[in-house]
Amino acid sequence: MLCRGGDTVETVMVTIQEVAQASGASKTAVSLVLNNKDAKRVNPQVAERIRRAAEELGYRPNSIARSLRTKRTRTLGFISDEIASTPFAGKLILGAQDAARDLGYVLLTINTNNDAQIEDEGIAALRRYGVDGFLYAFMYHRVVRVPQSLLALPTVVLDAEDVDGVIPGIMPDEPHLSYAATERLVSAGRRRILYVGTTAPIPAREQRLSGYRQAMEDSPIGFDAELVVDISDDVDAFDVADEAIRRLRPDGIVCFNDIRATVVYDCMKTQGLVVGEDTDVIGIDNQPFIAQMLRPRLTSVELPHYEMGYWSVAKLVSIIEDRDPADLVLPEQLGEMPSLTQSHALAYGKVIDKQSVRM
Amino acid sequence: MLCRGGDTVETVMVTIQEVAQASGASKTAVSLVLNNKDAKRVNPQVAERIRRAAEELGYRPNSIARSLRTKRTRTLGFISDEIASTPFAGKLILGAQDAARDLGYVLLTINTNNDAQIEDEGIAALRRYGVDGFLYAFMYHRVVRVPQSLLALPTVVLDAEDVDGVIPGIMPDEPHLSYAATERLVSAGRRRILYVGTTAPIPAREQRLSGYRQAMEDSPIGFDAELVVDISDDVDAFDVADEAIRRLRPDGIVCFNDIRATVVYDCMKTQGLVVGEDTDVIGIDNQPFIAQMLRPRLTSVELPHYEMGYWSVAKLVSIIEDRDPADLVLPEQLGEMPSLTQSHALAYGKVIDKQSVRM
DNA sequence: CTGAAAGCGCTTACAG
DNA sequence: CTGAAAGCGCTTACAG
Repeated sequence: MLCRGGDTVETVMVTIQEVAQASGASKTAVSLVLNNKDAKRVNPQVAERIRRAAEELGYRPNSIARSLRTKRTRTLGFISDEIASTPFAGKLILGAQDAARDLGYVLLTINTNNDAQIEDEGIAALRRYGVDGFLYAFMYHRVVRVPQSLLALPTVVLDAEDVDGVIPGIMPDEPHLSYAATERLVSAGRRRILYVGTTAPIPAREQRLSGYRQAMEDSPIGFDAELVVDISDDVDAFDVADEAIRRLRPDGIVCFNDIRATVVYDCMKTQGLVVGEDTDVIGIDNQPFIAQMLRPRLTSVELPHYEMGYWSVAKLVSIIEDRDPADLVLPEQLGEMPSLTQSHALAYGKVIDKQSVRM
Repeated sequence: MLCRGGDTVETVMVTIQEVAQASGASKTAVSLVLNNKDAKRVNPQVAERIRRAAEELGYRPNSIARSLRTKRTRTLGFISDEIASTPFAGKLILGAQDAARDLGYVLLTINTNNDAQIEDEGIAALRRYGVDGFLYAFMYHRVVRVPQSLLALPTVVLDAEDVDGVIPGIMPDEPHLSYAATERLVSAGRRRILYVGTTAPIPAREQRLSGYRQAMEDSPIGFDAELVVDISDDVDAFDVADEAIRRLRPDGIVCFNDIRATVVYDCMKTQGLVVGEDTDVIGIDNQPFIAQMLRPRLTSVELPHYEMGYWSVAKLVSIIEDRDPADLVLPEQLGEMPSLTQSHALAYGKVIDKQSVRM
């Protein structure tokens, strides 16, 4: 009766009813045993018979039936604004997926493409499917308004912050990123450290500038507002950066992100300056292609995107199951986890040394 | 009774039973009407009452209950090997998600990270959740063995091909990509066209070479095996490419992919050659960062990743619902769709002109 | 045209 | 310790 080897394709699912018959027990007993709730409730010998029968028949619980009864699906809705335009998105999702798997959940993913109607319909669909909670994820740190329709269920905001500050979320510690970058240049002995910021109206704009400022103030050098220049994402911003570098003659440059570092590299080449010799340059993001392809390779501050994805699911599950996040066993390699018991967790960045900053 | 505005949070789901009571009809009638199966079965006036009651109560069908009964979940398992390492992955997923939404499905996504055990457990989990079919997706064209455990359900392979050639799939038309690239150089007037290939043991290796060969043979120039050189992904492959360019003095270079184009750019710069003047260079992939950041910008052949994701879901749904793929209404902008009625659909690439090939 | 009833595969009071 | 029974919210023969 028992097929050896696992190669057989079980087209049809074995039910609890069949296990009950095969083991001569009741469905109740089978359910109890297979859910490990049989202590003091089912005769150990019967339990053993049930376990063997389940094993032999290849019984797998039907999640649908269980969910209909328990009102819990062990399913999480992952709503993201876009996933194709940055390399970070993939890591965020990957971390979330891994956490879901480790915690016994599965992710239902939808992409809104920043379209409110698609978002509304997507959320409605996910609710019909009975998700236990929502991840509301963004591809870069933004201030967002969480849709009303999410509020009926536990929700965690990922790589964004709720405009009202009430929905828990995980986001980068922006000042920490630029502080780390600046400190790296200070400890490399640089004195005239230029900050190349952004004109984009996003939280990172002010927060990264403040991290730079704090690091300078904490150093013997002090902060000098002269050494701050904002440029846009537009490549034509070359001129602004070019002029600033000619005029200010920095020996170190902290870039708002890696994209800006590419502009800075261009400027320096044009001016006959050598990155890592005449002037050190450091970025933020450690984007694989950029940091790898620039010569010399760009030293940059890396954000823990995978970890943020992982933590966000851990946080959400702790809310859903009303458990202390500390009790969820998380992989140790996840490193310095922000305290998930707090509503808002901040993720630190780490300097990845390449060759654009002297050791 | 009726709340105006959609701002209210319905914490609890309205059931068919409540709609039946509110409208004074039976659950049967409600179900029939709400599923548009009431023609000739329910009095139109009753149907109207039911519809109004459902509307007012904000009734949303419970997918779980429906699935338990119908054995269909309108859920698709999306199994991918990795999603964080290439920019294409996101587009594949995005296309799949959009198609799922358009066709009334939702995606359960898992990532195997190329780990067989994770894959097995993931598949088992998805089956317990009752997915109607599987997408087995890869981040670059590979020959794969489809796990036995998938075979019980409709399955479509995405950006890969089944080693036995029996599971339907969607993959790039590799020869077409390199043919298009080569033809672009030929029509730009180049005569000594070098092919910089790869040493990696992947299907694209031979197939792209054959596309180049065919294009050369179809041209007045003819194919010359001398003009083919393979280099690895390793950046140290610089030397191989450098030597070949010095020796062969090509006036055009077809690169296996954009990564190799970056090496070619480096070689040319070292040799004092100007891309787009001394020698035209064309890549394959049109990777956002590479094609944008190289100077001059890299002309490259772009693969329709978003479309492949979309088509794969359309194909899968057509199998699940036993419908002619042609009946699934697909967005027109999806362009030249490969025939989804065939088992294996091949996706073409398109030359995206930048500045590295003369017009 | 209509609706009571069965049943999908589970879990869980409840009565023994 | 045990198991019959109810019920989760649907769909769908079936009998009227």
